[in-house]
Amino acid sequence: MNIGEASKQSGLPPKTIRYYEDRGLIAPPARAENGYRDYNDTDVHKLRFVRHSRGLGFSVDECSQLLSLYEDKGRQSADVKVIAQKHLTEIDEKIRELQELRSTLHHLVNTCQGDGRPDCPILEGLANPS
Amino acid sequence: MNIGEASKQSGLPPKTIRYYEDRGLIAPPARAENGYRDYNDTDVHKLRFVRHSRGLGFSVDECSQLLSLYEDKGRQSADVKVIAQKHLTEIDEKIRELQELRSTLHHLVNTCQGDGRPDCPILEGLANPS
DNA sequence: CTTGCCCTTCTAGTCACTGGAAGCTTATAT
DNA sequence: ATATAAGCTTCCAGTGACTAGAAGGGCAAG
Repeated sequence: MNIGEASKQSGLPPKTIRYYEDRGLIAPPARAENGYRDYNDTDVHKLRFVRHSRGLGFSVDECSQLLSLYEDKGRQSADVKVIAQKHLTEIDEKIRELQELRSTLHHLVNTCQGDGRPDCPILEGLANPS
Repeated sequence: MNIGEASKQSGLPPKTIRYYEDRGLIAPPARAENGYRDYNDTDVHKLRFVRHSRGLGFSVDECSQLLSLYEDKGRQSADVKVIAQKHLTEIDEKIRELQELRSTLHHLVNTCQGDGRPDCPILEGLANPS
């Protein structure tokens, strides 16, 4: 199947599929006689795996590791868990940062009248943060 | 004062200060006789303003707008509030996405034994998400 | 005088794509 | 049969917000 069909079935844009090939994430597929990439169901399956992994915020490198483990029938689930756990910790950290930031910003927005006058606690807060 | 001192007082790396100048965020400062950038307290004050704005996650373009409003004594606080409110909405959205993602990942991590066996619900979940 | 740090500019790399150009091949419509 | 459109190929460049590094000049202390 051509890259367009693989794109439809995997949910990844053709550009992204080629990019993943360049990055070494997905092995180069077979080529048809006309030079077009020729994907099979296994290729598509892996592309979907990568899409879901990326969707959960794993980096492309992490996806590469996960995909290797997925294909390694002798893997240890502990190796997978380490990667996932590390990522989970990073997400938790990111959420905490965003919530703190949100709290500060929310406070600033709430104290600003938002009218035609120039007095603005938001700008004051940015200039002289507490 | 040289860029190094402005860096210390503003909390921004010299490279970043030059980058902001390139981006048109901060007007080019005076130059000393030796060609070095020569910052004054007002410059540093603006740099600090930008640092705090960026710290709250405003984009460089948004920082540019906020800084213009900060310097415009005839501004309307409503203009500021619109920018901040929009950013707040984006942060809320980002937090929601991350929390959903976290929930899925947390579930996967929790159901994985993480031992020497190859069976791994994380990989299964990535291959066949529900 | 030389060592070492600070300053200058410019280029290029990061991450994960995405857009576009130029040139094939294939499918569809007339 | 032909015109056109869509799909494929490669390669180059741009995104955001820096950051690293190279090559060169300035300046104070030992």
